[in-house]
Amino acid sequence: MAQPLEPAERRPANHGPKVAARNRDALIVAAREIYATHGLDAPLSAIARRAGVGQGVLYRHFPDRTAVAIAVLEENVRQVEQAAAAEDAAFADVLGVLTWHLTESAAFLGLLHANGATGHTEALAHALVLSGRVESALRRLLPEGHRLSAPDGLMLAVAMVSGAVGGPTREVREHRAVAAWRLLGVEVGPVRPFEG
Amino acid sequence: MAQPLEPAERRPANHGPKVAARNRDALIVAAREIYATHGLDAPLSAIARRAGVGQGVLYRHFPDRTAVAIAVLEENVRQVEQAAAAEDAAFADVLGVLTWHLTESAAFLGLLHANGATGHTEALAHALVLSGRVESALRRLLPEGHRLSAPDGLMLAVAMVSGAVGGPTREVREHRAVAAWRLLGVEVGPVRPFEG
Amino acid sequence: MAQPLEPAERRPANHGPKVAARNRDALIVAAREIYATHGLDAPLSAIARRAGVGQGVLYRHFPDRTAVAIAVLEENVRQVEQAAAAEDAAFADVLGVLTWHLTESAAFLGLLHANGATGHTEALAHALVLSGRVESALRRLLPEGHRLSAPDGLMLAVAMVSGAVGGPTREVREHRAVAAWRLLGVEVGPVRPFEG
Amino acid sequence: MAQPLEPAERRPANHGPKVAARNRDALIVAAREIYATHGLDAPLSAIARRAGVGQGVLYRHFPDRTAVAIAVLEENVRQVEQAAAAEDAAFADVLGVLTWHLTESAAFLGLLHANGATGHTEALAHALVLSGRVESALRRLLPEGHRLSAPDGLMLAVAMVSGAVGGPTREVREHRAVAAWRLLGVEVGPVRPFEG
DNA sequence: AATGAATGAGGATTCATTCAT
DNA sequence: GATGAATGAATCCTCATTCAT
Repeated sequence: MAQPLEPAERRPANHGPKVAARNRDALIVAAREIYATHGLDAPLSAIARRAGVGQGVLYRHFPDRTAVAIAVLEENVRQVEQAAAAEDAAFADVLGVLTWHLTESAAFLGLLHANGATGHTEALAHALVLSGRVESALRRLLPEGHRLSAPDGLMLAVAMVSGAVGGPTREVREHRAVAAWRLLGVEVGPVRPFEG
Repeated sequence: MAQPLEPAERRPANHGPKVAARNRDALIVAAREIYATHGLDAPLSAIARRAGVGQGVLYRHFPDRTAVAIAVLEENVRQVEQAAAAEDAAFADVLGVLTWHLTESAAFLGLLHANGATGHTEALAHALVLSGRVESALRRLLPEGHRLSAPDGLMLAVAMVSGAVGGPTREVREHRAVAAWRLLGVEVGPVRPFEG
Repeated sequence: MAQPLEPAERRPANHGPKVAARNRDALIVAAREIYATHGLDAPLSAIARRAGVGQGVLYRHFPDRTAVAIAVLEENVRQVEQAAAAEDAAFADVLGVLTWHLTESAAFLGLLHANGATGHTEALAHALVLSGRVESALRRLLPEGHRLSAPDGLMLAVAMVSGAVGGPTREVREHRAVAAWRLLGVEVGPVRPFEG
Repeated sequence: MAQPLEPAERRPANHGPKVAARNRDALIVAAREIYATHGLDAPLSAIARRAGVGQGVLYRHFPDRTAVAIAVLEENVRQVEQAAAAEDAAFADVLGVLTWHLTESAAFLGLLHANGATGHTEALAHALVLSGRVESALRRLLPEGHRLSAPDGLMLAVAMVSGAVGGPTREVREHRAVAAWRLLGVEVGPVRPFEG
C-alpha cells in the first residue's frame, strides 16, 4: 500500500529490455572493481551505482549478495577453463592465468574456502561446483608424476597461493603469488589474463 | 522533567580497577569465541554481551572494532612467543603451536594480510608489528639452511598455510593445515596450544 | 550504441482486442486467488504473474491497486445480484450466496467499511456504490417485518457477519458466519456460490 | 564494518536509561494514534517519529511490528480487565468500556481474528491469549441465561460488533457499534474509557 | 496490445558509538 | 568505572509505476 506520494517528476530513460544483458555484465564488472577496492562486504548499492543502474536491477539479476559474488567468480572460472581448453595449453600457462585472477580479484576463491561455520548451503554448493570446475580444468593438463598429483593436492595448493596473495597493488600481489608457487616447487607460466 | 520514580533502584557495584583488568580479559575471550562462531564482522554488542559487561566497557578498553581484533591477535602472538621462548623449544613445535592458532581462530592473521586497499593505517601498522613479532620468534629457531630460510620465506609460508585453513570443524582445518605444511616440505610438531 | 545483436528474437504475438478481455478476466481471477492466499496487500506483480501476463497489461486495465480490488469486488457483487434476480429467489438463499462470498474472499467488503480516514475518495465512492447495489438486491427480497427491515439494519448485519468471518480454512469461516447469522436471529440458506 | 564516516557532529541529548520506560509508553501511545489514522500497516518509522524517539528505540522495545500492535492491544485489554474487576462492575458497563476501545482504536481486535492464512504463529498465540483474557473478564459478569451465554457466543458477538465498527469519526463508529449491539439484542452501558 | 526490464522512493533493520545516570 | 538506553546513519530489500521495444 505504499505509493510514492509524488509521481516521480522526471524519470531517467528506460532503455528497454534489450539492455538487460548489458546491465548484467556491467554489474559483474562493477562488482569486480568494487570488490577489489572495498572487499566482499562492500554495499550492494555501491555496485549498482558504479554499474550505473538502479538497485532494483541488481536485485533482478541476483537474488542476494552471494549471487553477485558467485557470478564474478563464474567469470573468472570460465576464463581459466578457456585457457585450459586452448589448443596448446600447458599446465604452467593455465596456472599463470589462474594466478592472474588470484591477484586481480582478491575476492577470487575467497568463497571457495568459505568460513564454513555460517551455513548458506546454497552458495556453498555453488562454490564447490566452481571449485570442481577449476580442478578439472587443471588436472587434465597436470603432467604425470607432478608434485601436485595427489588427490586434493591441486586445490590445496591453489588455496595456499590465494592465502599468500595480498598487498596494496597488483604488482605486489603478483610477486607474492609467484614466490608462493616457487616455495611449492611449482613452475608457473606468465601471470596474465587469458587471450592473448 | 525526569523525577526519579524509585529512590536508587540498585546500581551495579563499582568494583574498582581490579575488575577493570578482569573485564578486559573477559572481553578478549568473548571476542575470540564470537569471532570463531560469527566471523570478524560480528556485532560488538554480541561480544560485550557474551563478556557479561555493558557496551560502554568495551569502548573504555578498545577505541574501535579493529582494536578488539588486534587485542585477540596479540594474545595469539604472545602464546607463540612463549612457546618459542621455552627452554627446549624446537622450530617444529613452535610451528605446531602457531598452526593451532591458525586453526582455532580463523581470524588469526586474517588481519595480517589485510586487504591493504582500504587504509586504516593505524591498524595495519599494528598488524605489521604483530607479524614481525611472530617472524622473530620463529626465525630464531629456524635451523640453518631450512627451506624457509629465505627472507620473507617464513611469513609467506605462514600466510599460505593460513590460506589453506578452512572448513567447518577444527579437525578438518587442522587436517588441511598439516597437509599444507607437508606440501611445503616442512615438518610440523603436534598441533596444540602452548601450555606453560 | 545499442546494436540489436539478434535480428528480432521472437516477440509475443499480438492477438488483438479479443485477448484483451480475456486478459482482464484472467487478472481478476488471479487477483482473487492471490488476495485469498496473501491478503489485500499482495504485490501487483504477483497477480500479473499468476495471470500469466506482463505487468503492463495489469496497468492497462487497472489504473492502480484499488482498481484491481474493486474489480474483484464487482464480480462478487454481480453474483449476488444475479442470485437475487433469479426467478424464485428467496431472501435466505441470496443471503447464503452473499455469505459464501464473505467466506471465500475475506477481502470482500474489506473495502466496504474502509478505514475512512485516509481519503482515497475515488475508491471509497466506488465502494459505496457497490455496497448500495448489494443492499438494493437484498432489500427487494426482504420479507415484510423482517428483523433487518430497519434502515441500515441490512448492511449493518452484513458488516457484522463479515467481522465474524475469520479463520484458517473456508470451512471454519463458514461455520463462524453461520453462527453469526444465527446469533442475529436471521435464517440463512445454503452457503454456496450462485450457479445460474 | 560500517562505521559512520563522520562522527555525528552534534548528537541530541541522551537522557539516560531512566527514560526507557517512558519511551516505551510514548511508543505505545504513538502507535495507537498512528494506527488510528493510518491503519495497522503504518510505517514503524512514523510511530517512532511521533513518539519523538529514534527508530532504534522502537526496535529495542519491540522486536517486530506485531509486537508493537500486541503491546497496544495489551493496553486495551488491561483496561477492560480493570473495568471488569471494579467493585460494582456490571456486564453492560464493561461491554461499554470494551466498545469504547473498539471505536477508539479500530485496530483493536483486528488481530484477534487474524487473517489466519499467513502463519505468524507466535503473534497469533499472543493474540489468542489476549482474546482469552477479554473473554474471561466478560464471562464472569455474564448474567445467568444471557443471550451470549453459549460457548463462543461472547467473542463471536465482539467480533461482529468490531466488524460493524467503521467510519470516519469516532462518533460515527460509536453509533454503529451501539446499533450493532442493539441488533444483537444486547444491552450496553455508556461507551467510554474506564475510570471514571 | 503485450512484454518485462528499469527506476527509485520507501520502509525495515542493524549496529557503531555516545552519554546520562 | 560500569551500565545499557538512545541515536541515527547506512544498508538491505521490495514494489508501484513507467516505458522502450
